[in-house]
Amino acid sequence: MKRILIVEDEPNLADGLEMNLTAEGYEVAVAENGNAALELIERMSFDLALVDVMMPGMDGFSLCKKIRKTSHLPIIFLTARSQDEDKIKGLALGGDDYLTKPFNLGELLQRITSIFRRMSWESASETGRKILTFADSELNLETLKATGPGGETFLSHREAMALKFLYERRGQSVSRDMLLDGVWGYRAYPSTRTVDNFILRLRKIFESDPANPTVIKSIRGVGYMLDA
Amino acid sequence: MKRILIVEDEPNLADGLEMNLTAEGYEVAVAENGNAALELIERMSFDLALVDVMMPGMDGFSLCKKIRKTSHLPIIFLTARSQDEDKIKGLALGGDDYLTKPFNLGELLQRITSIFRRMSWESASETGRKILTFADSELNLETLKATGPGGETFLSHREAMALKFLYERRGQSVSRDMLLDGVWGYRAYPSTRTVDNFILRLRKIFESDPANPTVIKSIRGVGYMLDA
DNA sequence: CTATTTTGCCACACTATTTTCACACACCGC
DNA sequence: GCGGTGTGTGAAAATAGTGTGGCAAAATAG
Repeated sequence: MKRILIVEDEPNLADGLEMNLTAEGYEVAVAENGNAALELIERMSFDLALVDVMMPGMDGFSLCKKIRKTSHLPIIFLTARSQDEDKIKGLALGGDDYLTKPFNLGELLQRITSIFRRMSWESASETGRKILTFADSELNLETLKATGPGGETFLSHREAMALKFLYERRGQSVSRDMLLDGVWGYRAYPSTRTVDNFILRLRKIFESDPANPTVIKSIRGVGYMLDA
Repeated sequence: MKRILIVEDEPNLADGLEMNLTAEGYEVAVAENGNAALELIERMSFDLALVDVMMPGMDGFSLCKKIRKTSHLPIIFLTARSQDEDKIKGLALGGDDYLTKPFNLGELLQRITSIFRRMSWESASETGRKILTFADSELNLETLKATGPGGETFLSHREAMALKFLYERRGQSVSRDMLLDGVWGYRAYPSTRTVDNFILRLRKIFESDPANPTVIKSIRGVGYMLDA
């Protein structure tokens, strides 16, 4: 779940934002001034900050500069309409976006999703190796093409995740519950039979004799293990 | 260390840029108008120029022409609106680039590194290929004329951008969100359905059997991929 | 050896994603 | 304003992926 920090001194606006963002499924924290915000940022990590430009004490821009010294936390500035827009535009470069009050909720939500969208693939591109190799098999994580004794196929997204999960722990036994958490997510409740099923399908591709698995081994009472 | 020249008359924007680029490890100089820029260029060498199109006195385009007389310094144009887009498109083909304000820092940095990368690895030969060739198809980026199994047509600007985006990543899967960010821009909020639509149209031209795509492949749950 | 638990495997229902279509709408040059 | 083009949307149809239940087979415990 994404965490958003609201830095806003006007309680009604802060409350409204908090309510609405929470309703959208974000985890929200509120700081009513710059110092409180910095403290919160030190204590926990956020994915995005909504910062009012005009605040007593430290203004939004100063806060931005301080935040930037230690992190690249994306920032959306909130600013009253009549202020010098050029200044905002210039400084907004250090952040990621800005909105002028009064803004409507839909627009804010769109900007937020847009920023998350952007972040998600900027970080995704560096995620290391794109081809897993093991036993006589390989899996291209980019195209999801799998090659093994059982031939050549394209895995589904989830099949690939499951294999990757095992691959990252090869040589260790992995319980079905671990797979469910890691691949399906902690909020999903498929049965453990489902896991067996995915293993079954993976074996058809990666085992030369799927009935006597040597690559994706069963460990009775525990789970599965990818051979090291 | 790479040296970047900022040509921007609006002090706050210039400051913001300078701050951020310096923080990214570039050496930055600022000129507040075209003449100052030319003087600076004479005195020292730069690796890249960021040029505001709209400036009092000499505008960005004129400046570009003058710079071009003596060097091949890559230029990124900063432009307020998309009205100038047609004009810019012509100039941008020389390996340069442009950004429409307001843009965010991440986007700018990405363009900068991409220009440096391009320079280092193709300095001699293919500076500015204007025709993309793949499978049995081709696309002329200047005329936007596309030729493929589906016949010959002229693509719209966005269609061409989408194809180019895929082309630059052929062999890699590209998610709809990546396309939205890369082709539509971070401030655009069309749905991912829109992406599907463009793919649909592209397939009609570049696939011999659009219903069974082999060139622009779907990767279910992930996105699309142009065959390498 | 038998009872019990765990795993393998299949077929099928059900979900989710993608494709495709028809249409709305904005924008541009006339 | 009036078409024409280019873009974006929503909804239905097509397709691929996922989860479930059942039962058989294998492993373990007693």
